[in-house]
Amino acid sequence: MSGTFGKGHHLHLIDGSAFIFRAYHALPPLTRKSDGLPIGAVAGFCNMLHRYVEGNTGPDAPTHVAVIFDKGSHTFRNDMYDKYKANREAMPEDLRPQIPLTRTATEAFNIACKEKEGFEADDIIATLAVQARAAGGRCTIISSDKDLMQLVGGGVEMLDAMKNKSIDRDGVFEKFGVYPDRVVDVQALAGDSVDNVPGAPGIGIKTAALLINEYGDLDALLERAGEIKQPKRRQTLIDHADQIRLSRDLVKLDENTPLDFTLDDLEVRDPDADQLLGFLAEMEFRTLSKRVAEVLGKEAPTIAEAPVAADAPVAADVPFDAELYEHVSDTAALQAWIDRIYEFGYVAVDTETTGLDDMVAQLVGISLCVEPGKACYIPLIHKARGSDDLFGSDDLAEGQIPTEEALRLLTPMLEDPSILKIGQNMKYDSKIFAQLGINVAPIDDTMLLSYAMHAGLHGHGMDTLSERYLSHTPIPIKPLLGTGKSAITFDKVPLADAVKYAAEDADITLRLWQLFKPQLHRVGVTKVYETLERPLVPVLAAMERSGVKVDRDTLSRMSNAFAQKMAGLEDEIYELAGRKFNVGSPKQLGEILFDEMGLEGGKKGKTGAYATGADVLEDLATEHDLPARVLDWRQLSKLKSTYTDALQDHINPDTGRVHTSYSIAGASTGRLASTDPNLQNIPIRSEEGRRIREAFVAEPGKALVALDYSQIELRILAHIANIPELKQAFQDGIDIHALTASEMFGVPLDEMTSDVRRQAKAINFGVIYGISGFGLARNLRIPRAEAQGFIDRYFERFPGIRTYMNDTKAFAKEHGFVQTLFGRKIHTPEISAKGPRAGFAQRAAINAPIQGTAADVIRRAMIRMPHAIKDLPATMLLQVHDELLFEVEKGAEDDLIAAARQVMENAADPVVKLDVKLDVDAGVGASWAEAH
DNA sequence: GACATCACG
DNA sequence: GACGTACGTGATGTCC
Repeated sequence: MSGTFGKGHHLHLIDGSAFIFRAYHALPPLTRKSDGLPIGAVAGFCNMLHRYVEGNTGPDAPTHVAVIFDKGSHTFRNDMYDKYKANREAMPEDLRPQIPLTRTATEAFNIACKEKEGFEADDIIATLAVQARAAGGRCTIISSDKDLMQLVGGGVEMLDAMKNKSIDRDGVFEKFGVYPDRVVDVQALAGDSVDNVPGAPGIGIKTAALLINEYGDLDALLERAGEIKQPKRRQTLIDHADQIRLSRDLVKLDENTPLDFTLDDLEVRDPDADQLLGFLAEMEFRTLSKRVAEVLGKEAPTIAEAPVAADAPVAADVPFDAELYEHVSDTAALQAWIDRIYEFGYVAVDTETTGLDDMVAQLVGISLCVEPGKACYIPLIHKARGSDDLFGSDDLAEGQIPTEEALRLLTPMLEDPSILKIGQNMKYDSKIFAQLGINVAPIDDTMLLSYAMHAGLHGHGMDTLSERYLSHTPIPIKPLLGTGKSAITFDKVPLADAVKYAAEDADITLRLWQLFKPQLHRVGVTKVYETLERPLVPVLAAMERSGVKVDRDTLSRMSNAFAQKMAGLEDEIYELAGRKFNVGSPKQLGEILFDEMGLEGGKKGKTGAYATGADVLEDLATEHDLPARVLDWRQLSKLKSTYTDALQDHINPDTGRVHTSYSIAGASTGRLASTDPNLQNIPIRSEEGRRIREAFVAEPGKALVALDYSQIELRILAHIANIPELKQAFQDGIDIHALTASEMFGVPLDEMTSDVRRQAKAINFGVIYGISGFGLARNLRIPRAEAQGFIDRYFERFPGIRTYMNDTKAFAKEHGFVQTLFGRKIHTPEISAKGPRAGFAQRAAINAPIQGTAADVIRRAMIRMPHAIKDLPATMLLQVHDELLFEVEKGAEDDLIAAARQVMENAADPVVKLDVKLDVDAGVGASWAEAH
C-alpha cells in the first residue's frame, strides 16, 4: 500500500530509548570479543528489532514504521522547570558508547530512525500519532511509558512489546482511572518521582482520578478547590495550584513538534541484506547473524573466532585431576586459601558431615575451590585408623587443624558480605554452619541455578549436572562409605580418599557456577532465580531448624488404638475370606477377591496383577463385606505406619521437635516438597486421620496459627484464562463452585443443591488438571457421555478456559516450555511425543502455569515474611503449598494474623497485578487440628 | 529397586 | 478409529 498516509494505513512508532534501556538491563555486560567494546545493549536492541520485524506479518502489519529516539539532555521542559528529570541517574559508562550504535542498527534494519535536538522522543511520537489520527490512519505506539497514554484513542493505541499486551482507552482507564483526555490532569496532580514532576504533595493516582472525575477537569478542580470536603486535601490544592499547573505543562506532550519529514517518509522498507548482515558481522553477533541470514535466504557472514584470554580458564579447558587437590593441614595453608578467596571475591564451598540429616550431622571437613581444577579439602575431625585397622580408637588422624582454629579463620570470610559463597544445595551447608553459630551469606546455589533454567528437563543433583554439563562422572561415595550395616561415616574415610572426593565436589560446583551464572540472563530467568529461589534458602533453613513440636504420647496412644482395631479387622477379614493371608499384600488380596471368591470386575494391570486400589474396593463394597473391611484396615495401616509410628522416630531428641526438610528444586512446577518426614501430607480429609494433627502442638504459653490461601489456583485460573464471571465472583466473595454450577446448569444460587455444587467443584478442579471426559466420569462416577456433556457446557459457558488450554498447548509445542506469571519456566520436553505421553505432557503443561504461579505467590510471601513479623514473638514453621503454619506467643495471635495476612494477600504485588484479590483464612489453636 | 497404594494440596 | 486419560508430590509395604 502506498500513496499519501491516510485511511487503511497503520503507523508503528517504536520508543527507541525504552528498547535500549530494556536491552541494557536484560543482558549481561557483553563485550565485543575482538576489542572489548561494550555491546550488550546493542545486541539486545538488535534482537528486539529482529523479533519485532519477524512478528510483523499478517493483515495487521504496519504500513509505516519509525524508531524514535531522545536527543540531547536539554529540552524545553528544562526551561520551564530547572529540576525536571533532575534526579535521573547518570547513564552507565558502558551504555554511553552504545547509544550511537543503536541508531546505526536501526538504519541497518532499514527502519526510519528519527530524533530532534531539544525534544524528547515522546513529543515526536505525540506529533506523529496526532498526524496519523488526523489523516484517518491507525497508529500503534510500541512502548509501555505511561506518559504516552494521553495519546491513546481515535485509532491510536499502545503496545507493550514485552508483555505483548495492547493498551486501548479502557487499558488507560484501568491504569489512571480516567480516559486518555484526562490523563494529563491526573499526572499533573499525582506528579512523577522518576521524572521529578512535583504534582500535589500527598496525592497519588487514585485520589487524583477521584478528584478529576468529580470535578470534570483540572481547571474546574483548581477553580472550585474550596469546595473539597477533606480539609487537608483542599488546602494542598489551594496552596500548590501553580505547581500543579506547571506539572501539567511538564507532562503534556508537544503535539506540534516541528519535523523535517512527513508520515509518507516512514513507509515500511525491506532490509538491505548486505547492509544488515554487514552490520551484524561488524558487531560480531554470531547467533543473530545466522538467524537473520536464514530469514533473508542468505549465507551467514563468517565472523572470526577471537582468541579466548589466556588468563580466563573455562571449565571445559581444565581436565579433572583428583591428584591435584590440596590437603590443607595447617593454618598457614588455610590462610593462603582465604587470601586467594579475597582476591577472587567468591568461593565454592562444600561441607562433609557425619550424615545426611543436617539437624544431627556433625561437620567433618570443608572443601573450597576458586578456580577450575584447583580445590582443597580441610579435614577437621577425621579419625585415625586403629591398630587393628578397625577404627577402634577415637583418636583424630594427623594433618588436621583443630576445628575451632579453622573456623576462627574461616568464619569472617563465610560471613563477609563481599564474598560470595557458592554451593550445590546451599541450604544443607548453611544449616551445618548455622549449628556452629556461623551465618553464611551471601550465597549462590548451582542446584537452584539449574532449577531456574532447566525445570522439567532433568534433575538438579550434582551428579546429574556434572555428567550433563561437564561430561564428568564424579567420584562415587558408595565405595568410600560402604552400604548397609557396615557403612561408615565420612569421618572414618581415610584422608587421602577424603581429599579427592570432597575437593572434587567443590571443583564441580565452581565449574557449574561459572557455566550457569552467565546463562541465567540468556534463558531469561534471572528474576526467577534472584527473587524466588535464592532468597528462599535462608528462610527455609530457619523454618527447618525451628521444627514443630510433636507430642509423642498422643501419637503413641493413637498407635496402640489403631493396632487394636486392625487386629479386630484382620480377624473379620480372615473369616470372610475363609483363610489367613497378608492383608497388606495387594497381590494376595486380588487372588482372594477375584480367583477364590469369584467377585466380578477383576482387572489386571500392566504387571498382570489385579488392581485393588480404593476405587476398585469401593465398587466391590456394595456387593461384599470383605472389601469394605480391607478399606478400613488400609486406612488404619496407613495412619499407623506412616504417621503415628514413623513420626515418632522423627522427633529430634535434642529439640523434642520434628524438623522436616524442604526440597526447593524437587517439583518442576515451583512447589516445594517436604521430606524426612513429609509434613505436607499429614491427614486431614478423614475424621480419624485428622486427629493426627492433635499431636502437632504449640509450646506452653504459645499457640499455633494457620493461614491459608482460599482457592488460590482457581483464582489464578480466572486471571490467566481471563474469565470475567469467575473473576467477578471472587471479587464479590461468592461461593465459586456454586457459581459455576449456577452458570452451567442454570440453577439460581439460592436454590443450589449440594450435589450439583459437588459436581461443579469436580469440574473446576478438573479444569486445573487438564480435564478429560474419562477422568471426570471416573471421579464423579457418572457415564462418560454425561461427563463430556458437562465439560462441553463448561467450555461453552467459559470459552476463555478452552482458549487458555489451546494457547498453552500451542505455546508449549512452539517453545518447549510454559511459564508462570512470574516468569518461571517449566519445560515440557514430551509435548510433541507420540502416543499417550503427549496427553500427559499436555495436561501437565496446562496445569503447570496455574500450580506454578500459586507456588510463586507463596514463595514471595515466605520471603517477605521474616521482615514482616520481625517485631512479633512469632516463628514461621511449615508450608503446605497454600498454607503457612506459625507458632506465636499467646496474646500476639491477632497481630501475627494481621501481619502475615497482609503479606500473603499482597504477595503478587508489585510484579503481577492480579485481576482477582487473594483471600487468606486464618485459624488459631493449641494444636494444628484446632488451628486449621 | 519396581510397583501399588494412599496421604496431602 | 483406537488408545489411554485429571496435576503435583513422598512414604510405606510387598515382592522379586
